Amino acid sequence: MSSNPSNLSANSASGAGASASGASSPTFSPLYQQIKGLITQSLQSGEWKPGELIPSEVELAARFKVSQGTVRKAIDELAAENLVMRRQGKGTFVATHHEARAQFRFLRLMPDAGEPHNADNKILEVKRLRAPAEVARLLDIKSGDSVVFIRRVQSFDGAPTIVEELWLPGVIFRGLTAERLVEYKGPMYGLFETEFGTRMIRAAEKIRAVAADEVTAELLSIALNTPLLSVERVSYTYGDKPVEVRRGLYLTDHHHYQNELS
Amino acid sequence: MSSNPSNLSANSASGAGASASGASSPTFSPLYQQIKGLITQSLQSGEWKPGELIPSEVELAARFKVSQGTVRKAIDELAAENLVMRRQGKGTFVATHHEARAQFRFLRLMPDAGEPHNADNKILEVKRLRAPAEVARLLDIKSGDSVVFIRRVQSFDGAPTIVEELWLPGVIFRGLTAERLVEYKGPMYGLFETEFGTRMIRAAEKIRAVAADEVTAELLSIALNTPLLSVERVSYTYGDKPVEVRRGLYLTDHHHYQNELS
DNA sequence: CAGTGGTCTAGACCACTCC
DNA sequence: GAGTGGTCTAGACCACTGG
Repeated sequence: MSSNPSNLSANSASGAGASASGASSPTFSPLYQQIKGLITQSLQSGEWKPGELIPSEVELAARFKVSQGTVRKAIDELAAENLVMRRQGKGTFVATHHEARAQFRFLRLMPDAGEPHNADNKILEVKRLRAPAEVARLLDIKSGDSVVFIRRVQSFDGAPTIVEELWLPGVIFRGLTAERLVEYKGPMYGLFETEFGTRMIRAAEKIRAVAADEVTAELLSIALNTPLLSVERVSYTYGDKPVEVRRGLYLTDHHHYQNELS
Repeated sequence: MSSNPSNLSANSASGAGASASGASSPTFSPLYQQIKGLITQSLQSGEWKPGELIPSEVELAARFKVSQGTVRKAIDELAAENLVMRRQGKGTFVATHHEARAQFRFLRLMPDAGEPHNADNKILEVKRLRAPAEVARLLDIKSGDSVVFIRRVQSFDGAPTIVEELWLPGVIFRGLTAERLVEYKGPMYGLFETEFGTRMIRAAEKIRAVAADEVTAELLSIALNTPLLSVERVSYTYGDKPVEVRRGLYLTDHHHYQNELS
């Protein structure tokens, strides 16, 4: 066999050198990265939905006209980024938030002792707002654009522990109501994923220590000025597009935020 | 070519089946994992020291009598775990804490605005103690064993921001004195690595919000009961052996703990 | 230029799952 | 047994580094 098997942008012809004449950066990228991009597009477009099986490595290799090894390397990276899940003997599945495995990734609060919690969710408020400047900036939308605002309290084993406020882009979460949130069983990101076609891929959190204000103290049944963990999160979907701003206040008397540095 | 190239534990002879007669789990593991283990041993034993170049993939493949691809996969994982660093055209290097790149991994406190900090370290105390029960448990040593205790304050741009206490196994950090710590320029983990042959590989942190006590308030020039981030860290070296317990109190008025969920 | 890690291919066989 | 991902090999060529 010899050169140039692909229909994709060939980064190097058989023998000859690299960039032609003319301008600057020719935007190199290895074949497997291009394949990874194509697969990601199919994920994003919904060609394969969360929880579903994607085509086998052999099929994808045929579709893209590359070797199985190249597809494999692309999928390896997607699996490392938690976009897909491989299961030997069965196939590769689109990752989903409807799984015990996925829960712990986005809620790092753990009980100091004992097993993970018996969570209980109370929705306090769901309404539409014009995005405050700061929220608009974080969501990369225009200040004043419509956002869905949610306020809720989470209890673990009966003890109120988290007060949380969320802002979501109104355009994406158009039909989101308090009823939908209340009646929905399971993780909120699961609802976002199946009902609104928006999958959270990654998030960045900024953590501080703050004193409980009156409202929060009331909601958590604690004294005014009790130290709380303030957790500000921005979550991103495909293409690093921000689609959630969240501010949580965590009572850490019997819980802690668990983090691994590696 | 045909079967059985290695001298390592062959998981499967040419044609025939798996586990022989007799007892239970035959402790399978793919070749590249065994190679990874052997390389890790060489790292741990100091055959290749932090910052040094390790043998090339071709050399290692020859040494272990496996293909380059197998060595490659082993090193890929070691690189993903930050035990080594690959540099195209140059080779693969043993990871070290003497690098800007490595600093941010183990100090997640960032200024709310502006560039990373102008750190300044003040050692308050260095002494030998008998390990308190809790520390002994975390370090996996016997209660009452010798530990080195360190207390220090870190300031960023002149503002005292972190009060920290550390406990280190006395056996490993025998010659550690206040002078050594004070005169040493650069990251503390760098000193541990070069002077005591102990490299921190990973760490687990538990984060809570607490109120400043009198002593801490004094040290950080803040009011009593100011909310602070309490960060308890246990750090591990090769073989997941715990070698550091640390408790930091972070003032988060102008800084925040940055975390990526992915 | 030689040597390194990085990409890509092709083919073999293994372990696991399901029918 | 057929199909999947997982391992391993062997060989080619590329991109980058340094003498």
